[in-house]
Amino acid sequence: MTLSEENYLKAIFNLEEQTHKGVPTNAIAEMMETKASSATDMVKRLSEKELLKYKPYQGTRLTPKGKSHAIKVIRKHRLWETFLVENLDFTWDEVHEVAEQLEHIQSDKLIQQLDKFLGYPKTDPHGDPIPDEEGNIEKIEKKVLAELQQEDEGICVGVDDSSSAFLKYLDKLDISLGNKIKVIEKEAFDNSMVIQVEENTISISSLASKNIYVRKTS
Amino acid sequence: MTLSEENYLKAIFNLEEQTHKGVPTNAIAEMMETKASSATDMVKRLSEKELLKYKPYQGTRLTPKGKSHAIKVIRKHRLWETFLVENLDFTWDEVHEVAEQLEHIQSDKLIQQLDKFLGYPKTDPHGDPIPDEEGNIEKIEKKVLAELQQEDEGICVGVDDSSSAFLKYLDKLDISLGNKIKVIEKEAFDNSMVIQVEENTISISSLASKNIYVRKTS
DNA sequence: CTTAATTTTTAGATAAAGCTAAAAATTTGT
DNA sequence: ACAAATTTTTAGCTTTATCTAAAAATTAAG
Repeated sequence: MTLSEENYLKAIFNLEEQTHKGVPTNAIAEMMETKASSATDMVKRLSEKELLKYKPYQGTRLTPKGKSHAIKVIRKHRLWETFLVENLDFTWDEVHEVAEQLEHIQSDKLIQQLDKFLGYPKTDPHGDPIPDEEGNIEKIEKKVLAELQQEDEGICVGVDDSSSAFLKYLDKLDISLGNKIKVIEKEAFDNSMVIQVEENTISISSLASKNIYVRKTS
Repeated sequence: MTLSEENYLKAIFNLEEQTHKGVPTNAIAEMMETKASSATDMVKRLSEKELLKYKPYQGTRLTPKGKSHAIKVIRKHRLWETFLVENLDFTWDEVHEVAEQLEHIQSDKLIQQLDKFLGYPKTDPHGDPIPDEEGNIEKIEKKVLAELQQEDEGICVGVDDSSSAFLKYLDKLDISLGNKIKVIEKEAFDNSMVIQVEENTISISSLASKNIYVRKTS
């Protein structure tokens, strides 16, 4: 399995998770920041290796074999992200690029031991669940903050947009994973809200609140 | 800088260190377990990038730029090996293969933080010195155990042969880095020796004693 | 139900890294 | 010094992963 093949598998897995439909070649190309012709070639190769099935013009779906491989890569990615933040003082927005590289290191023992070293974490620093060794992914029931009503409370469990700009913005507001968030006020006019994060009371835009996931606690 | 280029640089660096002469194309090919024609191609490419100079039939030498890059890769390799042994319960003989992959991860912050996390170690699990950020390599004055005389004492600082078989053999004998070793008896006939390693007294062959490095303490 | 727009595939090129087989250059042995 | 042995390079081919440009298939629109 080459590096590129793994990256395609991961991309297709994520797209399939989002839509639960066959993934169009164009969508793959876009996610991989490459051209449709390249995606076609790769899809063919992965299909020959029985990692996915595709019918022309009907989109692509991973086989169980392909899915399981993709999940392994995701498991590695999320474990490494956790290590970087927990042990090497990386911030939310710095981990992705490095984890993209580390996720391709091949060694079963390495990843087992890393998991153990980290204390078998359930989620990564963005709140996404870390698949276990068998590839089971625990679903975390999450809502976007924007859906909460006045007085509702929740715990920050993740973000949707994980661009560096957004994560830095959250850092500045002192919002991070595990924080208790309470909705103080919702402004009907522009959908901005005033929220209380742990001790601080701040105001955030509608755009921001749509990109923050919480687990409702009341 | 591609993965393959980095591996060639590292190989050439090591060969040059051993002989302090221009490195022949054949030697490079052998070390890289590839064919001479491939080595020729790569040497040309690296030469165009000014990472090395070569005169046909006279051998190859790294430029300062090439040397500095090679040292960075070695630094990463040895830091990762240290991490694997210290924190992830890898044994001497298991680390190499994984470190060969990890050494190519590109991130200055990663390696700085890893160094810090490990407490700025001076040597890796085989006793080889870890270059600092500027690329300085501390020379460790070491002798092969075979050179010691009866009653001489030393500390195990490394091994020459780092094949899995040899490292496993040392594990079985409970010889590891930092152990105090005293020569009890030298057998002139076959050059085998009886040595005391910490508490245990054992006998080792000439071949083994030639592959163990010690720093003499008396 | 054709034409237009979109999506997907094919064809042909390129660059990295390797190979084999053969040629060329250098070194060695006598 | 000259043939033999060795080392190194060249030439041409392969695979992976890209690209561009063009063709083909499908979907959408009037």
